[in-house]
Amino acid sequence: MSTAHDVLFRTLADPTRRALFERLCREGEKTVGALTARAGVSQPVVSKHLGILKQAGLVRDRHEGRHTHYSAQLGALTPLVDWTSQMAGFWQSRFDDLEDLLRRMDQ
Amino acid sequence: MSTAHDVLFRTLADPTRRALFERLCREGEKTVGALTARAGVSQPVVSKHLGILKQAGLVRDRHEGRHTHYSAQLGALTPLVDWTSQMAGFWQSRFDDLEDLLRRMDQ
DNA sequence: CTAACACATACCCCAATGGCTATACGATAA
DNA sequence: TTATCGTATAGCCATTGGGGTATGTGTTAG
Repeated sequence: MSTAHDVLFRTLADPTRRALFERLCREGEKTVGALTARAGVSQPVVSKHLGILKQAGLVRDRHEGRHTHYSAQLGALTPLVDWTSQMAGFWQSRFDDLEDLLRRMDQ
Repeated sequence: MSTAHDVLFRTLADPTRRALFERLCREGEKTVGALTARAGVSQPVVSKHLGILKQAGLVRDRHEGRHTHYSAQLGALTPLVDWTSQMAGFWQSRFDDLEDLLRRMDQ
């Protein structure tokens, strides 16, 4: 089974790929050429990473003539936020249990 | 350069490792043996993953006789939350810029 | 129609990494 | 002290995956 946050963590684990996503978040829509210019890797590598980001739902592409524009899809980060708050929730409830225990012991 | 969220994404990208961390969040402190029992991998592999989680600051270990107890360090997730809200922030501010532009064009 | 362009795909290479078994090491039990 | 137990480390192997170059495909310019 491959859960949503599984895909997100895997996809965002690579620095080059994450840098591409960050640029799209900061600077908005960009063409492959513009992204390649400052990516530090070759154009085919950029295209491959963008493909992986797209599969993860993190980016969208829009074709315009012979250019392809990519943009960040921020909503795709939701499962990541959910996972994080779920972990925090488990931790909190165990803390609450401890508090309960201490309170009962106090009586 | 290896930023904090860089380490976190890399560390949490592996399913086995993330499962260990999740169990520690859900069920609290556990020994290596207890974790190995349901991990689906060998004890040395569990130990290795726990070592990586520890390096990332995601878990703590406590030695008690010949047992080692591991527990989740939830605070270590903070850089992940920060990164996410930073990305959301960039997206939001670009949206605000667009709103400003449209408002000025409207006059 | 042809050439140049923007991007995607195919293919190969190599380093990183996750899994294993064997073993070392510290602590306890006998 | 010796045997056993719990965990960590060492060494090995197979796979994954990120990087490159070469080339395919569709589009616009001349």
